[in-house]
Order: sequence, then structure tokens, then C-alpha cells
Amino acid sequence: MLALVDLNGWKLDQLKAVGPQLRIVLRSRIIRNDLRPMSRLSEPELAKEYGVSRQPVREAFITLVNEGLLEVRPQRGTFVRRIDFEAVLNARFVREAVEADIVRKLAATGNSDLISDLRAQIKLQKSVPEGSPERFIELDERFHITLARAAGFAKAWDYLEVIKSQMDRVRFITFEEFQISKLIDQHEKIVDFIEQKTVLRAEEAMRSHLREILNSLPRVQDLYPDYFENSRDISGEI
Amino acid sequence: MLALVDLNGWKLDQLKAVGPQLRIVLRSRIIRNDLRPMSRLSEPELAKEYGVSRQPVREAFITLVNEGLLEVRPQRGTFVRRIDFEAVLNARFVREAVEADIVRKLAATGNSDLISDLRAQIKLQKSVPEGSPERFIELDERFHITLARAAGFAKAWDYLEVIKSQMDRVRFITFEEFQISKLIDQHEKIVDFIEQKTVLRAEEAMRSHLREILNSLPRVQDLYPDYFENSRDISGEI
DNA sequence: ACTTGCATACTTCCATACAAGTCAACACTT
DNA sequence: AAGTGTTGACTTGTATGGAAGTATGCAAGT
Repeated sequence: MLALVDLNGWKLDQLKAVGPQLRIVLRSRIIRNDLRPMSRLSEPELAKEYGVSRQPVREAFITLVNEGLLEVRPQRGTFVRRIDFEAVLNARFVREAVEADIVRKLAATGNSDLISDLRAQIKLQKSVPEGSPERFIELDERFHITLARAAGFAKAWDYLEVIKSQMDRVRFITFEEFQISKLIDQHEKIVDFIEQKTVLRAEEAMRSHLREILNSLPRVQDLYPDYFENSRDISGEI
Repeated sequence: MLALVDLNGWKLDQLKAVGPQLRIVLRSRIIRNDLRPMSRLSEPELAKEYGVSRQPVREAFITLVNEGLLEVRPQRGTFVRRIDFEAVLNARFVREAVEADIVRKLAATGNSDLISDLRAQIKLQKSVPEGSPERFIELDERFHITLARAAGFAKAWDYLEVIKSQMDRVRFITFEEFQISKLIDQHEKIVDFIEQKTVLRAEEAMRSHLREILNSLPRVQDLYPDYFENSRDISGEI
């Protein structure tokens, strides 16, 4: 018997519980804008698509609703939520606050192993060809996780992950918008200041790094107004 | 027909969707230590208790697992998770970071309406009799929400709420441990510094206020070692 | 032409049945 | 008496059927 069902490039392991797997798959598809805002996701349709029953699909929906990625309107349908401008701003704020404190702590204590690890990661980041931002996003993720772990707050990053999805959706839409090299420079500065143990500078470097999305956000919203929930136009009212 | 089913003091509105209601009820019961750590929650049992089928119960379970309050071991049972010491520390860290930034922003801008609102709330807090900490926790919650809202980050508080449940469980266990008057004094200082627009002092006041739980945590863990996941004993290994 | 009413085909939500794993008690063998 | 195998009553995971609400297209009336 085949343990793996491959559909749309996403595989499902039929031996483990299906619900949680679907949650991850759908979550990823939404964040990566494979499932577009406003598009409809019907339970029976997805169930058929993945070769399972409606119940696990439904359970995946529930968690995605809690993460603000789906909206289920009873007896009407389930839809991919448009990006909530407010949610993005709030998520960014939370993330800045937390990561600023993480960097603070790191710069105060200092750790040479950490520094060399980070430097190696930055070298990797520089090796990413300009044309493949997906790879960079992956490395960027790893960079920030490393900081959180080193500060002794790995779980705090887990909390952030849920929040961060709101920001990531924007990143995956804009993609070519952000200049990788600029972000890498900022990473470098953060590491520099941590190494020098200049707490305030390190903190400020992280803060401005995480404020970067604020620059692209208005442009993105202009380019893809339909993807956003709180656009100026109110045409989308029911 | 009766729209309300009252069981164990928790009411269920049969007209709205049952799943989300159960989520709230069970969440509350866990945080308030009505459902104790390690205790077993079987789906059919709760279903019967609330007069619904297993499915909504199950859906409530899923979100509570995501919040780290339940643990479901397939084919074995569903259990109230013990309090994860690490999770508490991480949650506290995140909360301090976020609320520090909130206070920072408030102290920088200033708002007289906010100040008088907060002062009124503090007056209310003072009127709480020493013997009823539940009421104080409620007011404390409101105090912090007010700050978040005023800073324009209401949604950030929603995120915190999920995280905060880990801390709240500790609070509801220790209960008489913390001295209300001390906390109120800290509230007062926070408001004072916001009013005076002394940003650093306000921030520091909030930080030390939120560090308060660190004082009681070791004592609580000593008093109720069975309630914690990362106690020194490793007997609970599977 | 335009509105109104209804039939139909959807949707989610809940209830129920079945499948598969786990655990404990008990009978049986050694 | 100690160990082993089996049975049966549990658990959660999945599948499926029905209930209630919603949108849509069409026919009939104004």
C-alpha cells in the first residue's frame, strides 16, 4: 500500500493523523499565496482532492480560522481571508518588541559561538541568487530563530510563528519588492553590535530591520488592493 | 424550547455553534484550575455532560491543544496538560516585551482621557476586598487591555491573550500568594510615569510589574510540584 | 421589463457508526 | 507462583448521513 499521497506537490502521510497534516499544508499554501485571498475552500472538495473524508478537513479549517487565515461563514462557505492590514501592523509591532528584547539580552551577555554561527549564516544568505527569494526567506527565518534560541526563548519564537504568518503573506506577494542585499546588510549590523555588546545600537538595528516591511506595505496594498481587507475602497462590502 | 443548557454552572447556547462555546468554557475551566492538570477529559463523557455529540467537543479540544492547554494522546486519552515551566517563562518574556513597548508609546504621546480612565480603574481596583482575587484579576485584565487599545494595538492583545493563559494558570493556583495592594501600587506608578511622559521610567515600571510573577513562581512550583511539567522529578516519563 | 415565489443545489454544523490502537483484567500454561 | 496470551471495554481518528440555512436559476404574475 502506498503511504504517501502526492497531490498538487503536497504529500500526505496516510499513517499519521490527517487533520494536523492538512493544517500545515493548507497553511503553507495560503501563506505562499497558492490559495489566493477570497478564494473558496469547500470541505467536500478538498476532502476529495486529498482522498480523505470531510472531518479532517474541517478540523484543519478550525485551526486556520484561529490563526486568522480562513473565514468560515456558516451555511455559506469557507474562504481564504484577505490580508488584514491591522493584523499585519499588530503582528509587526509584537515581533519588533519581542525580537528587540531578544537582541538586547544577547548583546548584554555575548557568546562567541553564536557570533560565528550567525556569520556563517550570513555568508550563506549572500550566496543566494537574487532571483530566488524563497530560499532567502528560509534563511532569514533561520537567522531569527537562532537569535531566539540563543536567548533561551525558543518557545517565544513558536508563539511568534503564528503571528508572523500575517507578515509572511505580504512578503510572498511582494517577493521581488524587497532587496535581499539590504536585508543582509541589516543582519550584519545586528551581529556586529551584538558582538560589540553595544546593547542600544543592537536593539535599534533589529528594530529598524523589522520596520522594513512598513516601507513595502503601502506599495503592495496599492498593487494588490483586492488582497487586503481594509483597503480604502469599500466596494467589497456585502 | 429552552435555549440555554446549564451544566456545572456553565451555560451553553444551543442556537449558536456549539464548538466555539465549548472551547471558551473548557479553556476557562482549565485556566481557573477547575479542571486540574493531568486529569482526563474523554470526548464522549463531556459530550454527554453538555448534551451534545462528540464532534463539537473534539473541535474544542483541537484549539485547546494548539494553545498548549490540552494534550491528546491518540487512542489513549485526552489530558489537561501540566503547566509548562518553560512556557510560562517564555510567555512572560513576550508579554513584558510587548507591554513595555506599549507603555513606551503611550508615555511618548500622552493622552489625558486615557489617564483619567486609568485612574478611575485604579480606584475600582482599590475597592476590591482582599479576599476576592478573582475580581481583581478581572480588573487587572481590563487595565492592561486599556493600555493596549490606547496604543492602537488592540489585536496585539488578542495574541497576548492566548499566550497569557499559561501565566494565568499559575495565578489562579497561587491566588492568595500575590498581594493585591502591591500590584495596584505598580499600576499607579505606571500611570504616573505615563502622565509625566518619562518614557524610560514608565517602561521600567511596566517591566518590573510584569516580573512580579517570577517571585511567586518558585514557591508555587514547590507547593504544587505535580502541577508542573518540568519539575525535577522525571517519574512522569512514558 | 421587473418583481416575487419556489425548487434545487449547494454550504457548514452536528450526530452517529465504524475502524484501529491501548490497556487492564483474567484465564491458561509452565 | 510466575509468566503469557487473549478477550473486551475503553480511547481517539475517520467516514458518512441528515438538519438547517443560504444562494441561484427559473417560472409565473404584475
